[in-house]
Amino acid sequence: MATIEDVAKEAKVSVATVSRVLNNKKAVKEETCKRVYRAIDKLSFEPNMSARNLRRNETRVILIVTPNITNPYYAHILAGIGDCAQEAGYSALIHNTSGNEKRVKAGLDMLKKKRADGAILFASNMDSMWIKEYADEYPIVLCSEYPAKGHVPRVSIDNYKAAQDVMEYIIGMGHIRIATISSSNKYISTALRLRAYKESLLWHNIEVHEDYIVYADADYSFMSGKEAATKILKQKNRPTAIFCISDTIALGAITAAKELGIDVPSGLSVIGFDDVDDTTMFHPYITTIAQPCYDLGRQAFRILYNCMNDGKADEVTVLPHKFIIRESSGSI
Amino acid sequence: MATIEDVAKEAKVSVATVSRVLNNKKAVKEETCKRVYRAIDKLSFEPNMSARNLRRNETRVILIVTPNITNPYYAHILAGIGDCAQEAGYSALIHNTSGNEKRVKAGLDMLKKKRADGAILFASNMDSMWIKEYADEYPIVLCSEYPAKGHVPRVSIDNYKAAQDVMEYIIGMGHIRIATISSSNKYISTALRLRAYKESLLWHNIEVHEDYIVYADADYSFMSGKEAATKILKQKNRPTAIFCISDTIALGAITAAKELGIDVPSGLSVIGFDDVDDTTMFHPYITTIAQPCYDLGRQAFRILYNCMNDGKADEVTVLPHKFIIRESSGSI
DNA sequence: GTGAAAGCGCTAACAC
DNA sequence: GTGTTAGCGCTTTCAC
Repeated sequence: MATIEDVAKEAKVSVATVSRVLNNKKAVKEETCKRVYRAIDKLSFEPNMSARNLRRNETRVILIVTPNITNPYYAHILAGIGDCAQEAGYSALIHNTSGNEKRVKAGLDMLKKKRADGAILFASNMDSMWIKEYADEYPIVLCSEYPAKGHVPRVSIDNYKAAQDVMEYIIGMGHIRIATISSSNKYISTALRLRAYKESLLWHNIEVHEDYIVYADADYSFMSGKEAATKILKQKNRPTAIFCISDTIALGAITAAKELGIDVPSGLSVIGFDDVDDTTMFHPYITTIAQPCYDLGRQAFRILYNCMNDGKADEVTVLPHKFIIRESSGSI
Repeated sequence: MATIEDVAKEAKVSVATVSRVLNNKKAVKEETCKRVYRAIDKLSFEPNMSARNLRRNETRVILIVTPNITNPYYAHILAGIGDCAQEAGYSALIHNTSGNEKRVKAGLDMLKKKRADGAILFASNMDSMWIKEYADEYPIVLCSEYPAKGHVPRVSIDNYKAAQDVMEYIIGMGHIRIATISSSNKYISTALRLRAYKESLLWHNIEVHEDYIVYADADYSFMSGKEAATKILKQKNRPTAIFCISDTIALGAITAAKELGIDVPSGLSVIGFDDVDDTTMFHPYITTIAQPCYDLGRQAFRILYNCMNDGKADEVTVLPHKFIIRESSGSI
């Protein structure tokens, strides 16, 4: 493995000059420059990143802390981060936590160890106030989820507004008996959507019926969605619409309805959220809120980049969602 | 940020001793050891990885080169690699290529730059012989796909045998008119499965009918599967079984059949491959070959680990697949 | 059992 | 425009 010194010797210049060429400093004569490049090619030299990082005190690596890459929602965001990072000359270190808070902290310790310059965190709980401490010391950006208090740079959609859009639509279609399938996790998105559900109902003078609020798995599984929907639909005074916290849950709800002999949408409207799972593979295509996942990822990186370089440390970006009406919903 | 020197001062020992403690070298008196630990805690010191890496000439980072994290098949393998790597004290750098060969090479240059100690490659084409050159110089493991010639350490299932299992089953169920939806990519898995399709037919004295071989997208999209199946099913002498190269394609084929009024499985048997996509969300549940994705990932890391440490450089691991008969197939 | 010191490969301040 | 040199923070001989 050739070093900068080998290149210097080969090109008959000093290491400083090679370094200058490597870093595109202008103060090098064209002629010298060429000689250096020739030497670099000949030895097929590549700068040693550990040495450069040590000297520069940076790594050009960002850390992504995620509970589960297997989740397509995260995967799409990751794609956005990855592309954007690559364009900016950064690499992405993936740290899987399986939702374990200790492993989240272990991941963030990589910042201390200088394994990465900054981090993007997925899936933080509403009550994870300790994140603030890390964020005060290192560049950290929260993606989609964030603690209820304490300003940490972040990017997400407006979950309240999105859920409100859904509710306005459902109510506007004449539905009165409206249920929701929420989740037993501790995400702020969950809390916000549920709050919008309740407040929209109240706003329209529709009573909030506790039997109409059911909780699925923390990870939005198809089966738990199906079970939750079954529970809802077996009530004597069953609802005519269900607002689901995710598409997979909505898929489960539609399946449950089918098994109970209820037609969607004529007998039941089902609305999903995210638009990442197979919303348009099978009929009825699902009415849902589309999140700009890829862009969420790009913005997350952009904000992190600013934190790492300018030191701006309190940016909050809210990206627009899109309400897509398809086949699984209709008027009563 | 505290350095090893700060710790040394605080503990009133030399940096060498701190280093010894850090690396669990036994030659340190218990008493001294404790003092050092106390100093480390007090200063909340974490060793600087760039410095350590430079000195040790290693990074404890592995590189994962993938065309697309969004693909659940890769995502599951990635989960296996990630978990296994974390257990062994390694971090995973993800490098997305979007299938672009230049970006694959750019990724592998990170090995030269000492950004990572070794790499796991996904989705290499059958004809990418250049991989061998890299593999001769750096620890590289191929996952699932590999060049047709040249020994590079790798892990995969036996695609030929798996496809053969499927064909034996289909033929055993009495089917004669059997079609296949292959793909227009250059993967060895594709070639092997297609070869097994043809040779199984031949073996049973069934003529290979070119109209029964149709090619879907390189990335196995649902739509291209549906289109391919439609083309197959509109033939006058249409087949009674279709062997699909992926589950998503199989899902497309089932949808196509439904639209043409053909019942699955009574009018048409459909078999998939991979068992990662939604094979059991909707009826008919799909008969398919299950790949041990997570384990593929774990093994890939294990092999890479050996390459990086022992230098064993030609391990080929073949993991068992599982043929799962569900609802989308039956006797004629 | 512990310390002094060399050096991993690079960048950047300073000299010329 | 180019060279000399001092470190970045760590590990690892080699002394003692």
